[in-house]
Amino acid sequence: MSNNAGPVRHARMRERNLGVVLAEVVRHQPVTRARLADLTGFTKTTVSNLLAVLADAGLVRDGGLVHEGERGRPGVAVSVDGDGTAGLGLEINVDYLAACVIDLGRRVRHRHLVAADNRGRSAEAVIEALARLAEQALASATEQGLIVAGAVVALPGLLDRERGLLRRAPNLGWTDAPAGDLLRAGLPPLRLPADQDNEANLAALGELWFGAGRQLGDFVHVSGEIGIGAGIVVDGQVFRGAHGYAGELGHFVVEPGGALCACGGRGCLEQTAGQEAILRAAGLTELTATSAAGTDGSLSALITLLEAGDARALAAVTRAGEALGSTLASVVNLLDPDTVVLGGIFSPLAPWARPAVERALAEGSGTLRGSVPPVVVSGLAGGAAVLGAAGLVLDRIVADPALLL
Amino acid sequence: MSNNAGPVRHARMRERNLGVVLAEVVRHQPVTRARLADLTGFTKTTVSNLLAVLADAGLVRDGGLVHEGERGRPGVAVSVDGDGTAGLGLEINVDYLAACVIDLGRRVRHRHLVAADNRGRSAEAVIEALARLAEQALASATEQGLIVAGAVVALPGLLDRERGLLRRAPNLGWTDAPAGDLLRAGLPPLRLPADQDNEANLAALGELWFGAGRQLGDFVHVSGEIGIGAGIVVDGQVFRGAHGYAGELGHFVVEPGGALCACGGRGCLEQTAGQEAILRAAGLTELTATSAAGTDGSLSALITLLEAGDARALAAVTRAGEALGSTLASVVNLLDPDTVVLGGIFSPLAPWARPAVERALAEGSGTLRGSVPPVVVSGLAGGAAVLGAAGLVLDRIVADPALLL
DNA sequence: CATCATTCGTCCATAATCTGGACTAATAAA
DNA sequence: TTTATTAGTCCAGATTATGGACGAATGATG
Repeated sequence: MSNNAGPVRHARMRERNLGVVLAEVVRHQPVTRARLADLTGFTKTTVSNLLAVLADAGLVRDGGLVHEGERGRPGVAVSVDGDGTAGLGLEINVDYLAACVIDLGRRVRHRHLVAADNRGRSAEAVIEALARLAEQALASATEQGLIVAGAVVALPGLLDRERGLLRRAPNLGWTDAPAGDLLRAGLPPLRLPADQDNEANLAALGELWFGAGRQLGDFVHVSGEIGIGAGIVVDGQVFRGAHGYAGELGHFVVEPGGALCACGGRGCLEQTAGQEAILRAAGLTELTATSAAGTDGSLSALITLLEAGDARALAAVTRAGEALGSTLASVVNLLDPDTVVLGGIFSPLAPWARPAVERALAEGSGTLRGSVPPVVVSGLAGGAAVLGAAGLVLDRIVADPALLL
Repeated sequence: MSNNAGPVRHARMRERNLGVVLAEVVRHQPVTRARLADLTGFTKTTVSNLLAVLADAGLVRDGGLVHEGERGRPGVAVSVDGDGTAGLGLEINVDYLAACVIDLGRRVRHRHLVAADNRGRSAEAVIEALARLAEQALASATEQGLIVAGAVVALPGLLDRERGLLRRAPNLGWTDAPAGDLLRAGLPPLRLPADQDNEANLAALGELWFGAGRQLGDFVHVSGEIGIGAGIVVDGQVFRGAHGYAGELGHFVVEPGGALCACGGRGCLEQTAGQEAILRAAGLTELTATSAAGTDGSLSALITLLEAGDARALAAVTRAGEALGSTLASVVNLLDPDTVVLGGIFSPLAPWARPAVERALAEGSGTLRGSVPPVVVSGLAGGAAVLGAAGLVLDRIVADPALLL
């Protein structure tokens, strides 16, 4: 029957407990040993011992004094050491590359995004360019006295995480690209092995840790850039499915027999609600992504049109919102999330798209359950995935500090 | 950040390890201490100590001798004690009530199903009838020398597991029925608290432990009786969603503006692929369920028609299969299961429905991922949920034997 | 200003649990 | 009969959390 816990020896017990204490320090930032004992259920002695190990590893440090009660001896403030360990987040997307460094205290220490049309280029060339971005990020980190413990790359496609393979990325035109190996070769070795994950999954985690998801535990995050994916977060963890392909919203069939998609199917959601489809429907011939750094130029052109009240643009966005909303209705019926978060391009487009999304969502779901989950707009927009990637490195450390000795 | 593991004290360490050893005994049935040491990674000493505790609790026992290698002293065969602890499974469905008792060795010791149209009846009355069924089951168990440790009830609707409330069961016509309290009152107190779960979730678990799912770890199980639900199993665990409503397939909209559903919506899958809808489309006026014990009489009438090659019946089943298949395509895109299992009424109907299901499934999914998950037919058909309910009791014990001292 | 109650953190003896090597038992092969 | 091999137990040792005692630091009280 089901049993996911392996044998627990003394060493493993301690490793877990280190994680428990560190997680509590992260959650309650300047906190005394006595309060940590309350929070965790350990004795003060045990808390002190565990903290000593964490301090040796450079993960926490004592700050000033804190007075919690009215009388009594003040406690020593224990905080996360934000000047020691950091995580490196990287992202390859269809029209840009990105890198960021975040320290254990969750401050963004470095962030860099370069527009680049990666559609035609080979995986080797793109990863080479990403490696240069990573080098800059690492240099910036060491300059600030940080030690980068690990890296995670966000990729827009289906990937085989075990073998480090990007199996299919229809929007990049890549098939079976050995992204993992290439990246490992391009990067200096870090303490933790470089890992990769789906862009949509990491965007959802970015939202969870740095955006609207902070208060949420269970939600679905729609991350639409060129493609459309969903990151499903349940109880603070990403739901990946059997092969890691869960949440592939972009290729839901919303219009049987509709436009041909890069994936080979017809009438996929991306062909109605993807960035290019929206721009085309709005009458904006697509410009090359390099025309603007950071955000895509044509997207801001679309927003200008929308702000001016252009009917054709509004119709395109409304139609996209409806298609997305009815797809999300299926998601809600199946996964029962607490909240739906609109990210990616849907975040800036929300003022115009959201009503349509909510309408279609309410129509297709909620009849049985009684309530429709609220639709929230991400404040991070396109930047969520890199942040999530860097955050994932830190999350792993917090969950199991023993990874760093 | 995410950390689901609480503090680990010595006692908790031992409890987990008891579960690890017991799970390995269950998996490899007659097994020696030495091999258990290999399997778990513990020393032989530790295995012996843990087994002593499990034996005291009546969960395992020593059998004869086993010779594993070519030479050397033979080992003592340790097996699960199938004559001690058992689990009670109960089920309330629209047209029947069921109960079963399964021992730790996974043998079904008692099984009883009574046809009963529960549609008009009050929750109190139905639960009263179920309690009588449970009493018979308990009597049968004690007669066989078994101690029933706990019970789980399968219910066809959305439920609030924490408050023990059946929130909505459109096919029964119940709203906010305090099923949990009623049941606890009707049953003698057991060692573990009586619990309840969705019929679809438990059917999936039944399939996992007693049916086609044995070899599978990740699958989606469609359990269609009157309503249509899906149980999502990931890594041997049911995926429930934020509020426990995940997998509600029956109210996917497959025909916008279609027939009115009991849930209040229009064009729900149940209105096309539900048992009553199929029978109606096949020209069979629905008979009362009490006309046959065990299986629904009209369903076997439908099968007779199908076997005779009746065109109208075939068209009805094909249409249902197509609707189900296109809904399953969404499921596959979102959840990425390894396999799709057809259970409930779709199990006997599979010879006629399966091609349509597979066609629609292949059409809507698989374009991106390259492969469509295989569609497997359950051998348990309607009985899966009760089995899963009883199995869940046993699964909890195996995962944490400390529950029984 | 001295005293007291209170709270914080550490020290130390104790208890629980797993490990690892030594030892006995039982079997097949030589 | 002897030897090699494997199974299971025993016992000392190591690791880790516990719990009470104790000193330290602070506000309240008189």
